[in-house]
Amino acid sequence: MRSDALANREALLDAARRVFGSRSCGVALAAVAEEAGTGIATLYRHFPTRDDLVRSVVLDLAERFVAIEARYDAELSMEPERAWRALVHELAALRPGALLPELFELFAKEGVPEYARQVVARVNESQDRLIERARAAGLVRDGIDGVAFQVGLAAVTRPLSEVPGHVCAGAESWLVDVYLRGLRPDADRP
Amino acid sequence: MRSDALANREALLDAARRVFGSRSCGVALAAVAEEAGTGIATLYRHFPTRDDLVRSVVLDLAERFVAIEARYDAELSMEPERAWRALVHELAALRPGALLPELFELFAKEGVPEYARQVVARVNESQDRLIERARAAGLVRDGIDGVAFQVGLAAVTRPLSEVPGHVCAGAESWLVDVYLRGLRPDADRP
DNA sequence: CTGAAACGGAGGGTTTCTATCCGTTACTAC
DNA sequence: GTAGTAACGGATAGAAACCCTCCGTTTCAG
Repeated sequence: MRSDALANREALLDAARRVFGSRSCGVALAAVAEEAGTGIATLYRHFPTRDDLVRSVVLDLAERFVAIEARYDAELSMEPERAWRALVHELAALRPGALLPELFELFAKEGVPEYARQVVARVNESQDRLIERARAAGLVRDGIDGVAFQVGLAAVTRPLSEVPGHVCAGAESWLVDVYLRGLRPDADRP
Repeated sequence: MRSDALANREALLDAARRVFGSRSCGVALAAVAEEAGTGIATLYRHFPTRDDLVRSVVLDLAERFVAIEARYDAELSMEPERAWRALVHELAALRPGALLPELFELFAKEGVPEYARQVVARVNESQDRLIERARAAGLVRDGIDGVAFQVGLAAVTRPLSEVPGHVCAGAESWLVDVYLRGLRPDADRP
């Protein structure tokens, strides 16, 4: 693969993650190409259909999730509270909100390649292990599993509106902190 | 106004609140008419432009908010904790998530009638008083005002996706509870 | 019962998005 | 350095979705 082609592919994936995350997965593909600084034809050359692009973005995001979680592995043992907070803020900064429904939708269809299923299985596993550790450290209450955590994270990072130049961007940091507090077990009432 | 016209108007407002809330404010107006069980022409007769409809829905929602808050006025003094939780769940059940951006957007434009501004001012006032009471009862921590509460409530009741028959409807009740916990002051660390 | 107000939905007109084509650019291998 | 080819860009045809009006039919109220 030629070097410029590879760089464009990366730029497109990045742009798609940003645009999908801040507006919606239904935006015009021209907006993605513009954000990436490429022509529309280049987008179609790398991702022939919209599903190809969305699926690639979802998989890319899943791999980033796993990487972030792996990076905090040691710190989670030493300083659980600080690490947990920093970790969740990093996940939130990727703005996965708009992509969660696509995850459900895409993998409900047929023709999903095997390696994609493996990536998703891996992120689920990683997530479950993570929540279990946070629970053990007293940072997450019983009854929250990996999927629930994911849904909640999507809720607080979901774009507020698909209108481009909108006032409220969503995914504000204080909201993530409220979410983190909300996940904790009750100190006063067991 | 003829009785059937009035009934249709109400049905359209109700339908619009449901459809906007569960999908997005950008849905085709035909979907709203269908949900209301009327023809598309009836919708246009009552609400000549999309903005007319959205503005009416927003105002209707604001009035429902004020009404709900008024209804809990006494109970909030007697049983703050239970009342606060029930109240917020009732507000969440109206699924205001998708409408908050529209509120900002519509009232940023010109030509908003005076009575509409009054309704919005009233709901803001009501909201602020409410948060203040919850704060006094130790149910909400410092630093959360009416607008922040509103944004958070929007986040947890926002539709997950604009795709019609989607898996995840959002606004799940457990998420509202997580939000309520997240708003509380820290018991362990002051 | 009669007149007028309201209704329904088909369809034309317009906007928006998709996806391809082909002349131009720029990387790589020799 | 140059030739060959892979990749690029943007204009644009074609398709889809949506808006909103028109007019024949229905329903309310006096």
